[in-house]
Amino acid sequence: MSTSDPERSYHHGDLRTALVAAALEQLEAGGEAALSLRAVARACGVSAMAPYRHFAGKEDLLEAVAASGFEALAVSLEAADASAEGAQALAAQGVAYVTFACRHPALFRLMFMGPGCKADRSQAYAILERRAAALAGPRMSAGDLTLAAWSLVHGLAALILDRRVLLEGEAAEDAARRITLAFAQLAAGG
Amino acid sequence: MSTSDPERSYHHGDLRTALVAAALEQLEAGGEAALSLRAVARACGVSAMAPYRHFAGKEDLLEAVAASGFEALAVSLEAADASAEGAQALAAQGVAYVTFACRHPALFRLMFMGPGCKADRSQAYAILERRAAALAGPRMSAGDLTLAAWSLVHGLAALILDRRVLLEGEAAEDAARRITLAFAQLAAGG
DNA sequence: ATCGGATGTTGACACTGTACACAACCTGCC
DNA sequence: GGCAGGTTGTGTACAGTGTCAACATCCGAT
Repeated sequence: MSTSDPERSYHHGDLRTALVAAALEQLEAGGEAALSLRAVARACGVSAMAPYRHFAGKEDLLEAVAASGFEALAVSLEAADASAEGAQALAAQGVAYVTFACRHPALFRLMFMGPGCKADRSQAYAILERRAAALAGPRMSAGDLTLAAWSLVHGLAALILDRRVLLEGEAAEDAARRITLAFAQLAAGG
Repeated sequence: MSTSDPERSYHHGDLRTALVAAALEQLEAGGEAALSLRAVARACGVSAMAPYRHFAGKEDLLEAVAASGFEALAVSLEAADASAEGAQALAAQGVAYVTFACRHPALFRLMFMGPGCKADRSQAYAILERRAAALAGPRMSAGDLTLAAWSLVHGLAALILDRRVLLEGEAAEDAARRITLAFAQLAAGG
């Protein structure tokens, strides 16, 4: 009840981080539509206007959440890439991409379909590009191959998330494995 | 001013259609976020509650808009498919898909990323499947090939729309042409 | 002519995002 | 110590949203 109680102190301590975490939580719980800035503030035990001291507005907060998502995605891709060589590594990245999307559907949607969302995608992109360029054959340029690979896994993830194609859990990852591998081998001229 | 004036008559005449049209207009103008049911009603010169006589709620109206989008997409795909043969036809469908997405970005997003959105995709899917199955070779099953082809163009469209990849107008269609054609030829074992 | 169902209207409620003015707190200086 | 000033959080307020309930109006069948 006094200033020694951190729970009740006037200043939160690390509101910015807490807001991002709470927003992510609400996002995963009910999708972007069910995410209100006021509710996020409430979850942090803070007034509705407090977030404005750390973010320009709702959109800005969502962008921060998306940015944290891109970091996590990059880590996943890096790990997957390191787990194999050549076409297998490219396929592993594809599976990791789809897996990430399936495990964090709302976050994934926010990252890519968010409003404006200038969040930095370059890191994740670089990991893919490095591997794809190494596999480019006479059929496709390195640029086209990279774009095609990304489109393939991104589209697959999007279709699965939006229930456009009915693949659940394991089945989704299996399909991703088969398709990305077939693509990688074809593209590599194998 | 009297009942003979259709503009001012109590009953609208064909509100349902007018609402869908107005919603589509607002959607294309400002994206899904900037689409309010009240504004749509206002645009139709009708009170805020009138739409509820024709739709269960906002979501239901959006679903109707999405459904009309799927019909338009199916028409585009059918025309593209008829314009060529074999792998070329598959590539043409891919280009048409991306072109549709670029020309109606908000509608495309709504169709695929809308809330729940059980709108019927099967017609558009059937057109793609028919062509893809005919090209299936020893490398990939017909099912995988269809899924891969769809994922490829859907992902490409999504990445372009969300500015994940910077392709404007002509460049987008060119990329779609190159990539889908390369993919179709590879998959066909050419 | 009238009755009933379809269609539209008005008013209200609980929300939302956000602007403005104020309060509490921390930090560096004297 | 005490006191300025900037940072962070609060309260109130406003316009706008989706939706509910009760009421008004109109069209078509009887």
